[in-house]
Amino acid sequence: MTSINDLARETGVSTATVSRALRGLPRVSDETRARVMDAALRLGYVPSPHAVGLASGGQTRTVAIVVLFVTRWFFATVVHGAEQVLRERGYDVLLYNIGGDPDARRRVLLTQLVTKRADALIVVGLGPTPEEVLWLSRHGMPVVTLGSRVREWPSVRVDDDAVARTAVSHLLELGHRRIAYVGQLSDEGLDLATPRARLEGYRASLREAGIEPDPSLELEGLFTLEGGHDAGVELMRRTDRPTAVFCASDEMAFGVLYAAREAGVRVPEELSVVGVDDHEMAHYVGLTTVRQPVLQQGRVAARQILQRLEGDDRDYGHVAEHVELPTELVLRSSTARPCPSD
Amino acid sequence: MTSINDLARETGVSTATVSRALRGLPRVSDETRARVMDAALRLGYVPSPHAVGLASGGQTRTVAIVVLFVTRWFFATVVHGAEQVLRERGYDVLLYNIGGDPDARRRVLLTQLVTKRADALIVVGLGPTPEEVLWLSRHGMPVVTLGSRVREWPSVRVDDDAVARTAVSHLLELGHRRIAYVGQLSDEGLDLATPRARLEGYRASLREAGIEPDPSLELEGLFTLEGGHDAGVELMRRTDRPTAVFCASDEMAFGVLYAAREAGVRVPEELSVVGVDDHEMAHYVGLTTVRQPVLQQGRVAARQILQRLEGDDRDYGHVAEHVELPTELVLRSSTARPCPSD
DNA sequence: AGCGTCTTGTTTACCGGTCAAGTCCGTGTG
DNA sequence: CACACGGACTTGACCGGTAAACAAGACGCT
Repeated sequence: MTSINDLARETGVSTATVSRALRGLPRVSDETRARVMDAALRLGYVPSPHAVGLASGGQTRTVAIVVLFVTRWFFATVVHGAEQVLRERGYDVLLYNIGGDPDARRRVLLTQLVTKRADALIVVGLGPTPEEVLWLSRHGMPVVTLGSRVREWPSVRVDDDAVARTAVSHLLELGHRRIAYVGQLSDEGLDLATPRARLEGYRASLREAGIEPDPSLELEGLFTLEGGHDAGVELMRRTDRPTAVFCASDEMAFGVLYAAREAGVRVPEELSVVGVDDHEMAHYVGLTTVRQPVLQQGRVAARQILQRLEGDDRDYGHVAEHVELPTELVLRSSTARPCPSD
Repeated sequence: MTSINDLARETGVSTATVSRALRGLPRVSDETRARVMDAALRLGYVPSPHAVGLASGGQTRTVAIVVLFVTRWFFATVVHGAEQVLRERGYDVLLYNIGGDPDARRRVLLTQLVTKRADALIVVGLGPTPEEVLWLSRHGMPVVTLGSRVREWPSVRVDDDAVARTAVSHLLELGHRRIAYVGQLSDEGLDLATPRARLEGYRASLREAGIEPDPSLELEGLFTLEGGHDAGVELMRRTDRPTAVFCASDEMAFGVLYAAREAGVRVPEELSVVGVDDHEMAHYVGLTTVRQPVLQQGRVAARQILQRLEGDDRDYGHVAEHVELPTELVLRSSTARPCPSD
């Protein structure tokens, strides 16, 4: 591989001059610069990012993004949004998919992996533990959380409590009283902020309407189509089937819808279903849902990071420490008044 | 940030000793090693990857993955599979989502971006141009292509021609004669190997059955739900509606199914639909499809790369240069004999 | 006692750039 | 004509590690 020394030899100037010539710095004659540029092109010279990083303050121009499951639509979309903004500004994206494995989480967040390989970190969907906060802060790693919030770091999210309330209120207003919740209840060592907040919002909302939450109506389910389907099957089997279900994500809601169809339960006549996200497919299956701006959350998180890294307000204006983006109930055909016979 | 020098001073040994102590190399007494380890932990020492890379042969322990759209299920799943295998072996993943933008493609593949920031590259879904092959080879970058194939590099893929033939043969055997194709026809500067191969397979398959492909039955559609839906709407409007549709991906097929439902066209009675992928949702919507092992393709690509990088057959055995994974027709309820009335 | 051999370290030379501090040389100036 | 001046380069010191060559004390052996 051709190095800056090869270029220096080739053009007959010193490496320092080559360096300045290529980076467009002053103190280089036009003629020399042209010669250097030409040689660089001819020899296919590419500066070693390692050397550059070492020599100039250890920057990597790389941002790490830690997600739970890239294959979930929400995470993939967030990554897409963040990557767009970051690449535009010359940053690369390191992706860590910890896939619900607490060990992987530890390795990524607490071992050297992340530290120093990236200039900053975007954590998506995990509530960082105090240990993680301490460790990363101590190493001076700028972090933005997406979907959860800790005091120490900027965050981007939607108000998950409000999301749940919006969904449940809608069902209550339609006249439903027996409303189930499908979502992740236990974490198994991961700190998933989102499902917990939505569960709490669901409970609080019911209580405020004078209904005591029924634990048997809170169903465990992974944040996937299959998770939703399994919960749905379980639900359809019940003799005291609820008249409505609030699902913590659209993908789970799809699962419940399929389970209902398989069981011959008509939606929305016999069962109302509400999801969260406004997944691209929600429109087509007619799912009523609480829309959250997913792509935009990724973009905003990237901007927060960039601002922190470059301290540069020119393009983006001031970005608040904790950004809370608006959500919106999207009415479609999966919800209706409960059937009087119920 | 604490450097190896701080550790050396702190423990009273030389930096070389510290280096060897931490990496578990011999020539260090147990006692010294313990002291160094302890100090490293206390001071929160993390070696600078830049320095490590520079000093030891420019390795980054990073593999870049270039995809078209992370948000498409296929790509996200491939990334997931590759990331798993790579992280297991201590490699990080740099993700480039070029999103169908030829400029982005040029920047990523032909500019310094990729060169040197990663030890190797996995290109997903793009047919590399001769220029790209030349450039990357010249820089000694090991590359594996996934979903396309060039002579110069190893590849992992399914036989897209056979995929199309399987799907179309199935429809032909059921008795269909007017079979439409929905997929991407034009590339707009990108070289998308997959859709082209599937289109060719579709045409060839028809010809072999003595049917001349009807260009008006080849519909342009992006590889998304919406793309499929748009094509489906167009198709449903036709007076001479075909009796069957072969979609180049499941997501497009879902779109066609929704369009059919909206138009009141019954599936499979009035319209048979076949997709490709076996998307997680295909099972639930009863889509007949040609299954391809998506996660596995990602995993295999990662292994090919690892073998190339480490020349290490121990764990994985010999991996052929060009791997072609098997596909399989999955029969569900979206296909049937054409209605006699048609 | 003399000598080779381990063990455990230390020295020193890079890796491929960047940056501050010089050097050299042609000019305009007092 | 001596002299400061500024543009175009060169020098040499890092950045934070790694790797090979070299040193020094302990130990066993003849």
